[in-house]
Amino acid sequence: MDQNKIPQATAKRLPLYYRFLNNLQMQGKTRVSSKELSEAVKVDSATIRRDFSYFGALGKKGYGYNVEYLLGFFRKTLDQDEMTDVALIGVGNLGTAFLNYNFTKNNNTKIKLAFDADPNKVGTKIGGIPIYHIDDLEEKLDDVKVAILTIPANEADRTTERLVAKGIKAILNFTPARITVPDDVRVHHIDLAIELQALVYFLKHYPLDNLVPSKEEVH
Amino acid sequence: MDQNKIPQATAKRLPLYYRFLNNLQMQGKTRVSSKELSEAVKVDSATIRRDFSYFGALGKKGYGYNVEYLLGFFRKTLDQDEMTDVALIGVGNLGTAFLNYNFTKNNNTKIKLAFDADPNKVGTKIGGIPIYHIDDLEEKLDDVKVAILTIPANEADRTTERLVAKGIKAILNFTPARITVPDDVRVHHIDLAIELQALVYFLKHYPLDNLVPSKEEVH
DNA sequence: CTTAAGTCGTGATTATTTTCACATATACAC
DNA sequence: GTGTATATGTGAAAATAATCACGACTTAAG
Repeated sequence: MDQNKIPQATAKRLPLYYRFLNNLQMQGKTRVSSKELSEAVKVDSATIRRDFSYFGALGKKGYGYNVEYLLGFFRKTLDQDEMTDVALIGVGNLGTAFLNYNFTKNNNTKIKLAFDADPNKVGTKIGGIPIYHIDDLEEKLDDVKVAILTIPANEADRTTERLVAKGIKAILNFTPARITVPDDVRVHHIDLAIELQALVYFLKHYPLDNLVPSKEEVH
Repeated sequence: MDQNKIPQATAKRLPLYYRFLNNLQMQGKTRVSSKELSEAVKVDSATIRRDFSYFGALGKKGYGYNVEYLLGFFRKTLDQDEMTDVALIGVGNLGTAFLNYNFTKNNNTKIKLAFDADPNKVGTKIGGIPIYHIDDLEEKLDDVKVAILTIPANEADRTTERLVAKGIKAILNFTPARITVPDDVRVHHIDLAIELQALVYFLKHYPLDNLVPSKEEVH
């Protein structure tokens, strides 16, 4: 594929840059330096310049970056024009949070439909997104390649199998279960309990203070 | 402090190991190999052995690890006995999800109190946790060092200032805003929109297939 | 036109993390 | 006992990521 040489760490920061560039443009700013951007997104300025440089020389020495140009460039690179449909599996509190979240703002992803087992929820809409019964997953899920998994952990494996069988290629997994998938399916785990525990562990064992300069950004 | 030499990447995996060891013990298993554990948590077995080795020789060659012993060891290391109180700021859908989540199971963290601006929520309880008005933050928040931030982005900066002024030392930030804090306060950002966008980016630009062996675990 | 201040892009370095691969030790079947 | 399969712990290598530091170029002021 096109830019396979871009480090994963860089790729994960691109949406962040994109969002802040959008903010800048809305504020009417026409130029920005890596130093300014650094303060806004809390990423070292050298890292930002390096990240951008993977895409070529996007800035001007002595000037910085042109916000509009950079934004246009990233729009293409991040496929911001092209919408990606997403299915949400499990309309609990976390799932509902996603449905209410306005993902379409500055975003190339859209939750198109949701599934749940609760008959009180099935047939209704949240945030304009229809909720179907989980039993109808195979029937309703078509041409969707990305799923957000916000169901109880004990259902994770069975539901994952169904999603994979139906052709899902990427899963954002919020269950504590570490799901098993074929090699061609990508899974990102976001484990809320573990994030909290890790934060507490760092708090207790990795004191920051003024001794160690700004180590607060780990995630 | 004590084990300052442990890599951060390792420290972030410890809660994960801990949880799966607990599962194993509940299943009545007395021994486990790094290979088995690897399949369960989706972390390379060499990485697991390396992680454990930072704490000394916890296993036995040709045998594996004793579940009970390992669990006891991690309980001490991860301070699983000692509870850490957490405050939740913002009882929207995401915040409610946290309150309903049973964090006390296998866990050393407990959400002790929550805050919101909605008068319909103030004075009630969710998951047994009392909700106070955000205006009473300074009054109610005492001896709590960790906060979960699940409020709208535009309130993030102001609320963060108040939390820091009150002595909070670690923040799990779910708002899209990159908050500014003094050097001695630790912040972990979990940006749901960005996680989803990054997943989609990887899906489109980093094909997995059988060519690249099991690259699905990025997070 | 000259100069000073600002800023990028990047070679080189350093730091961090993962993975390989094997010597060494254990378990267990017979 | 003996032999075979099994697993650890770790030195070394590889992969990945972050940071330093500076030459080259731009801008803008005088």
